[in-house]
Amino acid sequence: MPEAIQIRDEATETDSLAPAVTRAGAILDVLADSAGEAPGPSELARRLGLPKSSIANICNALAEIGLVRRIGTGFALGRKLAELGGAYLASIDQVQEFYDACRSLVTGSEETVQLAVLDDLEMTYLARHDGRQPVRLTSQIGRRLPATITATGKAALASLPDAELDRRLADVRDLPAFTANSLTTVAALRADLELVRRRGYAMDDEETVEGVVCYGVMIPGRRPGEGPYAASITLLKARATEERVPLLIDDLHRLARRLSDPLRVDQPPSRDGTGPSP
Amino acid sequence: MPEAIQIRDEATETDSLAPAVTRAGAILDVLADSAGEAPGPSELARRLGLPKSSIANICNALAEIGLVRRIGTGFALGRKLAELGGAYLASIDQVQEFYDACRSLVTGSEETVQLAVLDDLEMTYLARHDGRQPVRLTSQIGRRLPATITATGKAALASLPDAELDRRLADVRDLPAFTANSLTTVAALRADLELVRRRGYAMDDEETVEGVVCYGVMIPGRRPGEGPYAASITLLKARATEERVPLLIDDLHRLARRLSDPLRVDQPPSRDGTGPSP
DNA sequence: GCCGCTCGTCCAGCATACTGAACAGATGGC
DNA sequence: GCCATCTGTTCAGTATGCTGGACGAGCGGC
Repeated sequence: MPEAIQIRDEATETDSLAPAVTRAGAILDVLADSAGEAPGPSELARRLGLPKSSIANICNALAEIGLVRRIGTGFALGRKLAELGGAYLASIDQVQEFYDACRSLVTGSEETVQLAVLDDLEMTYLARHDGRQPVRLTSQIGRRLPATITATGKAALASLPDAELDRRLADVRDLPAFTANSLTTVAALRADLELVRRRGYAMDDEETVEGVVCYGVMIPGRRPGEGPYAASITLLKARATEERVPLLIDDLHRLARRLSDPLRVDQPPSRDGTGPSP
Repeated sequence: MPEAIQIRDEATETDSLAPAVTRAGAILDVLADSAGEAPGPSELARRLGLPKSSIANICNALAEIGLVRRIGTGFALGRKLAELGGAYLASIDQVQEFYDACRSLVTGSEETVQLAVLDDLEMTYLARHDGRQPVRLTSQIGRRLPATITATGKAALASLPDAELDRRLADVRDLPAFTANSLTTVAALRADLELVRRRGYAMDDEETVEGVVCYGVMIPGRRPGEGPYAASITLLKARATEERVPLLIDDLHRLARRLSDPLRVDQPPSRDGTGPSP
């Protein structure tokens, strides 16, 4: 099947000064997409359009440091990624406080609350608080979703300066759509972002999953250069009643205030603020 | 301060065929250990005993693929690690089933249950079920702990063939100790492992944290070459009563049976077995 | 405000990691 | 049982990534 040789042009191969590292990143991306496949050097070389022996050398080095593991003759993601991923999450103060803060939310503690960070036009989900609801529709930690159809994403995008927003939307024509409600045009997105700015929170009205709504607020980064964060509450549309939603919005703003700047918020003078416990 | 130049000899620099990748792994390790520091190329070069310009090139490549991010002029772990770490965890069937299985445990669902994988003589924690207990002493996902003082580790070690066990303990003199109860000699460990084999479960009796006990059972890997997994239940020693512990052990064995081989276990004929829900 | 320190970046030359083809083993099909 | 085709691995030659030193910028201090 000669047509299957779809060389992933990998346009960003703008000769880096450490090509082996750049290629290692491409290999990890491919392995992340092909779960349960364990592709070997040949398969990887075909998908990436790179020399086979080069791939083999890099894979062996990756296996030695634990970033990938050998499955028979092929490769899969390795356990050091769990270690480093955990270390990355632990290095973000907002993630640490998120878990404690969620538990003390009045209404929101029963729902699914998530924390994500904006990266270009995508959100990476960093933390999740599982409420009592049996909804299993929440995305796993580390998952990426388009910012344009999620409450977290729209809350984060709305916080950007207009110039920065223009830059990111410059060469974008169609937005990715997951449901019939997904915003598909830049114009519709801009109008929605303006609404977000005015009312102070974002809403995903069945734009990601049918029957599910999300409310989101922005959380600023603490260090310069850190993309804006955002928190959201996810619930079945049937549960989003006129009396519950305002309470959830309040909880989100409370959460955002606490995660924004720990010094400015009322916090217990004691060393530990895990809330009420017997 | 000339004495601070502690070159991390990094003995395993047995010239790999892709040295840039091996060094990238070393850089990630250093960054994982130095949270909130954001060391620059010079600092990294000093700690690793490697040329400064080489480190700078590799760091730039790592930043381009998102494995590290720039903090001012220095570097820290990047958000792609959360993505890849999540993908790694999602690729392990046991992790997926662990979360569902824990919720249906009779007694154990109220306690802290963890899943870990053995790697040489250390355990990497992959998943955690938070019970109702307010104990905050559980380790985060991705954390590594010595196998010799944890219930998960001893359960996993006890499952190894004697020859393999001998190999791993060959050049080990003193075991790492966290508390006064930690096993410190290979002889004491071997005796404990024999006990684990006879009674079918492992116990960490305040060997990791004072006042906290753990019970652990082994969970075999499904694919060849996968290190053994193990599940554990953590609780305050005061809660480990004579009536609760046998129930918890039963739950652990149930959990192990379900995670061992999904085909051999009674499972609902429907597509989804998330247990009782209204 | 000047100096000494250390930072991150740049550049030329050499050693070396990458390339491409040939190799041997495993596998499936007519 | 044989061939065709795949796999992963090996090897020599060369392009090229790595090295060490030099450069300019940014601080902190007697």
